[in-house]
Amino acid sequence: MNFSKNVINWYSDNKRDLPWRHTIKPYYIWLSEIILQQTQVKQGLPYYESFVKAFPTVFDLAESEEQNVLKLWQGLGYYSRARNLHYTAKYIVKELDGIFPNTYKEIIKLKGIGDYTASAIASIAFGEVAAVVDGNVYRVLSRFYGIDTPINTTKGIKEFKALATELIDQKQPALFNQAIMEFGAQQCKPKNPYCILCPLQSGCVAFQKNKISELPVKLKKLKVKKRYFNYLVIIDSDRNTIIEKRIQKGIWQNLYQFPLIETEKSITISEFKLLASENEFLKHLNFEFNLFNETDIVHKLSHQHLYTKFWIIEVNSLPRKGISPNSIKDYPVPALINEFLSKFKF
DNA sequence: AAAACGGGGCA
DNA sequence: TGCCCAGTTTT
Repeated sequence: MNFSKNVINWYSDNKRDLPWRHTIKPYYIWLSEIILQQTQVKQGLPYYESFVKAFPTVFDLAESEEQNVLKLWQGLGYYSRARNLHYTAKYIVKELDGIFPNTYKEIIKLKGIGDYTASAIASIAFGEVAAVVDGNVYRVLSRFYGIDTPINTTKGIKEFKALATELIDQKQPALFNQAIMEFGAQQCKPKNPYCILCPLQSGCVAFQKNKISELPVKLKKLKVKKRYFNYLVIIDSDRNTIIEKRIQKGIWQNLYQFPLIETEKSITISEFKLLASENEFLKHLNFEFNLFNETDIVHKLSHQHLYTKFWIIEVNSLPRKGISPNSIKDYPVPALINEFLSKFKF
């Protein structure tokens, strides 16, 4: 009962036909791996297609403006991936003559590329024996070998990396890496895995011990922070409005939004009047306003819940230069804002 | 070592 | 609702 051979056999029978499996060009492998970080294939696939179309080569990506890259990335989340992707494309073109580094050791030095992605690119694009360890690999190995070391600890990370390195097929590392991940994604799923028809069932420790649902072990849950956002949708008679770029560190860096007043709690209309009278945009202005959404729109991020109110504020003339309703679509915006734009007709 | 970083899908 | 996803960077 050879784990690696079995996984590879399963893969050749069951792999999905995906566009990045028809190439070994490092640029495309890199692009697909960044898009697929913490992202399921179903969600990432259309983004991969549009990126390949918009930026067929690393030179095209490098020459683009960051804002255009973020616009294409809009809705996918974890926007630092897009900023780092663009940064690294420029670096490869300017410093490396457009040539992608061809070893794990060199690849992992690039911004936005960590152990997983460096291993994936090194193996798939260059045939290097470098074992990938992603969420799928943690799950498959923890179950098959019955390992209950928490996967989100230094000990667990080292232990699973070492095990994957032991198991990887020395002759076909790319095939093994993709096989174990695909096996985890399709067969050894987090919930309701297909153990009944699993080719590895007889050797699977977790299955024998009936512990499939308990593995892998992951330590605790971080507490979700609540935040209260009040967006000022300031419009004049021509429906021009004001948007701002998020400069500061934190969520949505370099994306655009309406002027924001963050409060400690959800506020009332009279409390809003008070805040508006002190607001830099509004304090010297006559305006009428109404609340777009009666109940807070709750936008959920992995570690923050954003309770959001959109205040529609009508003024005679904008307090500073605005943009036309038509040009808003040119700016990258968070999904929360994009959702509002689809509901509010300018 | 822990926190920060999005958004969608699914039971 | 809570958990998970082809993770990496910052603190």
